[in-house]
Amino acid sequence: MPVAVSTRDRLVDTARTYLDEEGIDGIGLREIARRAGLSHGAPLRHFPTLGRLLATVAAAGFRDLYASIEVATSAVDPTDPIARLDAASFGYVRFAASSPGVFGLMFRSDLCDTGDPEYATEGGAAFGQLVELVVDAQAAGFHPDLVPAELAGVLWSTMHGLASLHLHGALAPTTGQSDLDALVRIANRLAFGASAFTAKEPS
Amino acid sequence: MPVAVSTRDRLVDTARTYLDEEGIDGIGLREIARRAGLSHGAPLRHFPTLGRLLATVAAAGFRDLYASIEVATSAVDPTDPIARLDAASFGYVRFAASSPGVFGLMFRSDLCDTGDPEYATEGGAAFGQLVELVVDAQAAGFHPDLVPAELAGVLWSTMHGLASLHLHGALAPTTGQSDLDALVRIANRLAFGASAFTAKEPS
DNA sequence: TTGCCGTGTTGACAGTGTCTACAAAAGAGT
DNA sequence: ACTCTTTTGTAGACACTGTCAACACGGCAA
Repeated sequence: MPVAVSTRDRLVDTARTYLDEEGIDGIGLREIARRAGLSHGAPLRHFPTLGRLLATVAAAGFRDLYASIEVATSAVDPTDPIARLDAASFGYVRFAASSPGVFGLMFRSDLCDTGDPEYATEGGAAFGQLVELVVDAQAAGFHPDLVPAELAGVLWSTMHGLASLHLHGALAPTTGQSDLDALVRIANRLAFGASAFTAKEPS
Repeated sequence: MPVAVSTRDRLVDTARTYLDEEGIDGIGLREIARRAGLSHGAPLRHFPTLGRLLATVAAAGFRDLYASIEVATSAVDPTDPIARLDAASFGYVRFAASSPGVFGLMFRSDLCDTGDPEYATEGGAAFGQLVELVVDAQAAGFHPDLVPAELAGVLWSTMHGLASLHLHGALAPTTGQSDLDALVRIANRLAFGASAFTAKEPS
């Protein structure tokens, strides 16, 4: 939780905490201004539109997602690229579970102005991080014939789908307590093979 | 496209065509009423709230999704459960691609009243259809040790993630023309590859 | 006929995002 | 120190939204 120095940063931070406390439903320009102790029109002095404000929040979310994956992968053997991909999966869903509001916002193109350059940059950086992990795994013999970006897109989609459906509540009937980590283990077993390694996520 | 007989059905049908023509952004009670040639308050005579109207639309979407998977699976060898699962994947993303607006609505709990019994029923039916396919595959040696609903949840998540990110535009950089079918093929290769079987698949 | 009830319309209310006009404060240049 | 300009914030308006209450009309049963 960064200390907000400028009013602009404080608005972004106010939106972030609102999203993770109250969810995405009641988000709005006037609500953010209210929580920041400003008049209803003040945010438009720092962002041309609500969509740009939320795109800035989403861009910060992509940075957090990047960091979550970085933390997860750096905790395993750096010479085992499959183990790093496995850890990255847990880093992905763990970010989604810990920041459900921001995660939900990041892929809502009706709320975020996806034309925002910062949004595109940070989103691309997070995806590029996954592509690098995939390239390393391919060098170790993991589906080396596939296009790295396509393989990364599939792996990303799996984690994204798990996180999205979990937050939507659609996966609740599958397991009693809706254990997301267990489903990630299954997904990784399908993707990386049962005997490639012993799936063990960092605590 | 079904012929609308009652005003209630016409409202649902109006919302459906709006979603697939204009997208999900401008959907609203008054807009639906306008397109149906009614006053702005008329829809509330047939649905207690907008969320219930959209939940009814989403329930119809789940029925279409079910039908799309049914069509896809019935076109392949009924004695090959893996081929049926493979076909079901294409049926899933094909529905999402052909009805992007309704598909996007179906998983938007801020728009749909997910407490609607019809919504829950139809959504559960679509998922149950996938579970049945998974059970058959497990009987043929495909990860027979896993809980069917969990395995189905993972497979569903993969297709859901692919369809969602594709519609969001996030997968565009992976392939030039954003070929969704190619990504599904990769996903199925990961999930249904030879290493996934305890019993050997006839080649 | 007399009611009643389902359906539709109209007008209101609170809420939203965005725009414009206005005010105050903070610097920059002389 | 005095202007001039830019930034930052406020207040009010506008068009829009979902929802509700009041009213009107048509069909139908008693």
